[in-house]
Amino acid sequence: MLSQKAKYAMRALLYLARAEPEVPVFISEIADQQSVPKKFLELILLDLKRHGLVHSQRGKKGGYLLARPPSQIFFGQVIRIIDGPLAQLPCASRTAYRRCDDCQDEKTCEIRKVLLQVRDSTARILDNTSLSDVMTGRTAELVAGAGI
Amino acid sequence: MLSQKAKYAMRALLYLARAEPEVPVFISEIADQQSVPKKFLELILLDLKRHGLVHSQRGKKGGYLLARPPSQIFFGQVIRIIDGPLAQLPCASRTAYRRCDDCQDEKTCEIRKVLLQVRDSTARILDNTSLSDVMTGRTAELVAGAGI
DNA sequence: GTAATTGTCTATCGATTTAATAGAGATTAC
DNA sequence: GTAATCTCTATTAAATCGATAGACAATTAC
Repeated sequence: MLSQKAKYAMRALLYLARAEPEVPVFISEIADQQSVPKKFLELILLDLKRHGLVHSQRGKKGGYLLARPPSQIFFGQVIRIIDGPLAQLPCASRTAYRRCDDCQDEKTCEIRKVLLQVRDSTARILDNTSLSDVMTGRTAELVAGAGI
Repeated sequence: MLSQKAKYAMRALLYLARAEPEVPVFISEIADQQSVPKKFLELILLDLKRHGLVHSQRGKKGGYLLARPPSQIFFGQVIRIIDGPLAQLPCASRTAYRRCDDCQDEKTCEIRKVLLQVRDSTARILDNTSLSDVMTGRTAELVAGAGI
């Protein structure tokens, strides 16, 4: 399940992507417009900032802006930052692999094999879909059709 | 994330799939062999039984057996029974659709669009991979390559 | 028919995670 | 220096997860 937090993060980033470039946007504005609890959104944006997706400015004319063009911010990145690895099991993750505690033999584990496929097909979509892709209706399905 | 419970369920079903057909297997045997807490496994098997994946027999010669051939039991079914819908959001589910509480306009929701694709590619794998598929090394990747 | 063995069912528990809130602190514009 | 903003740490209430306990029901063996 995608967490509420990740949903809020995506909504905030999409809001910033539609805003005028280079002009900081208040947290309170995003919170109001996207119906996200302001205090909660503060934590989320801070997290995104620490991971380099957004920049911030303090003080009276402060606010947040995207750190890169919307075409360079992908669903996969955002979800990994907020919710962790895309894989359904630690042992099926490629960016944050961790052995299962109770796994008898990883080499032959059928569950892992299947979930690796699921993680790969999920990542193929989420890591190839940017903010601008969804804003312009360019879906990863088209991308996939193009031969990725 | 796949729950521990769903992992146990898959392990139990794979164990039954390898056992001699038509002969009931004790819960305690599965629990011992697969290192699953017995009391916990009872609940899981009961759940699988209620959904028609396994049969059970009470009394001294009791135990559990598969209700259908291993080629007719799919990962997707099992995971849905234990963990719920495959989709990452209720509004992106096809078997258990539910509107998001805080969704402004579902028709234009970019998050939903992307997660629908993720759910479809996930379901394509999990609903086409059976117990016997993974036991014989026939992966859904091969299936996909075959043109599904 | 009764004891032993197995599955069935309901309730509960402790730990963790999730979504959110509170409030003090740091920075900037004016 | 004051008002507005972002920053940071702590806390909370509710839900979920993994597991356990114990009474009950069915079947078999003797």
